[in-house]
Amino acid sequence: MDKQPELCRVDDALNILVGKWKPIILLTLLQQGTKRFSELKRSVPGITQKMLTNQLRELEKEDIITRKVYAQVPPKVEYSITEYGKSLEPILVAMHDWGTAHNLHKKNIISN
Amino acid sequence: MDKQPELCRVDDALNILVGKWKPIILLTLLQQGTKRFSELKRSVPGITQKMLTNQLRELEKEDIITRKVYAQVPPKVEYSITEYGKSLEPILVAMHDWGTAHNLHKKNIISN
DNA sequence: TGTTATAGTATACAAAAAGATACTAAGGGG
DNA sequence: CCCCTTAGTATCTTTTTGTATACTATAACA
Repeated sequence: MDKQPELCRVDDALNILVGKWKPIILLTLLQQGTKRFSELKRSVPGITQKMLTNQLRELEKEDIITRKVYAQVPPKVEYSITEYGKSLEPILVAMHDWGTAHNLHKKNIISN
Repeated sequence: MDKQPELCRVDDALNILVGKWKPIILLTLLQQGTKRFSELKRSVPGITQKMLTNQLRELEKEDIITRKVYAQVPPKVEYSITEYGKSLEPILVAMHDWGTAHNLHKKNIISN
């Protein structure tokens, strides 16, 4: 019996989800479907172009999203969640649920 | 209707879970119960004392674990998961399950 | 002809996270 | 008296992340 082989698996998911902007990007694409670059930028207030490009590239590399370039001027590029990317939804939901409860917990602590 | 109020909730969970060592520390305490500092250090190969202290302090601050000091020499300090900390388990499980599937997915991509 | 739009890249810099290493207190054992 | 143990601190360096800002191509529009 080996020691905690499952631990590294958690890190796999975590590595994909961390980054200041990835969860919000993923949730936007999951909830609102395909978006072009500029729409995403508007959906994620405060993000710089470099960071958005950056995070999208990483998600693309992991096969979580796809990138579709249209040969137009001005450029048009669309991003969508892959089927595989959709499999992350339960994690995001679990985190969202927990985060909501966490907020109540913090309030209870303060009120003591 | 407000725009994606749930996004920040995900970050709450993420902020508690990220850090190179937190998941493995939490899983160890969840699965194996109370541990003292040196035992944890052995359970998390590669971690430095500084990092372990560091991560434990942060988890304690969030009320995810408790720290119990025994007035002994040499010192003895025990760490345990709180009831509240146990509420993170579904997230860790979701991430573990996903991570396992992710591994298979990667293998499939490579075999194409 | 000059301006606007889109989806970037390039560069420099700042801040945060992680790592390496040395040091400490205090009692027990030899 | 010196060394061992445990659970840390303190300091410094490296690596990783994130920010700010300027720049580009090309067509359409006024």
